[in-house]
Amino acid sequence: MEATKRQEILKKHSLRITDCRLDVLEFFINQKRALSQKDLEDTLTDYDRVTLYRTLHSFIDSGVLHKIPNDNGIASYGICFDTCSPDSHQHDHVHFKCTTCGQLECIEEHIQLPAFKLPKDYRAQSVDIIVNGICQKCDPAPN
Amino acid sequence: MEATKRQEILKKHSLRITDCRLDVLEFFINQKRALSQKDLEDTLTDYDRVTLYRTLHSFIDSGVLHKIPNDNGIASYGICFDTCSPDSHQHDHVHFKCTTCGQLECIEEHIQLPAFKLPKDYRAQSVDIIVNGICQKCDPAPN
DNA sequence: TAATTAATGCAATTTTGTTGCATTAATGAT
DNA sequence: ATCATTAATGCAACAAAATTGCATTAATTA
Repeated sequence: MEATKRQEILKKHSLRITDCRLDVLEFFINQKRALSQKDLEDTLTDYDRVTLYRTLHSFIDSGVLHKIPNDNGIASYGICFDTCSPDSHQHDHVHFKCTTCGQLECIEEHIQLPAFKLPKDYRAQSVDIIVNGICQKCDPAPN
Repeated sequence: MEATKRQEILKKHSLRITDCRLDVLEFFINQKRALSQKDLEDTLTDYDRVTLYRTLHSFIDSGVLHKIPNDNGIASYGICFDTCSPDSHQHDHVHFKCTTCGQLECIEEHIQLPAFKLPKDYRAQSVDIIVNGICQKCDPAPN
């Protein structure tokens, strides 16, 4: 991808354009899957752990990335779609977690949210849906 | 609750009845919400961190508790319904995460899972649904 | 280009997760 | 009830992940 697109994203979210941010952004765009802090550390070895940590957090705060719930105790992050802003996130898409290889990825199809009743005086803001299963790569008996 | 009920749960899952397990179980039953290892450590100070850690894991393995996906990088656990066994879990209910206080709780209403298409050769096993919002306690403007 | 403000790297610390091993306790058979 | 067996516990130690403070460097604005 051209450098300009990544720069556009940063500008749009009022973030200063730095090498680290451009590289992190590129990594997310290329990988098309949820990444953890460790994934970044292993790949972007030019940058300090703390810098990557703070880059992730500034991306979360500004709405470039979103946190994806995970039950393994390690936070993971996915890139937001263009429609996201710091105030309004639209992640009504499914995340798929492979129970074999652990990889977490976004399924780019918007879905109809299920109907559910919340207790009195509870207010919903967003919904995360994680489908656990076996991905194509790990499937022992593909169709 | 009577001690016998907790003992029943342990027996049903072929777990030895120990003080720690009874106390952890009682804590989960009383709190009615998802708890982290830290929650246990802060409350059940009589027991070693490692003991609580292993108690959680034995409960997960035997189907007394289930892990709840969380986006803060800290694993949290919820008590399973009576219908759960080590082999077959039925958690087609919603978890509610308060974006203000961070509390995670089970909404005890089973729901209709949403329809979604997975990529070719992907196989779904289970679905987690987390509703993020504001709980009654944190709601600044209740109805 | 200078002044301002934010990002980075390093050191250090805290928190959380995990393993090995000796000791203690719970269970099942006698 | 007691003993043998097997599992649970506590302690020490370690590993991994998250977090903070501060001096330095770089990006933006005027």
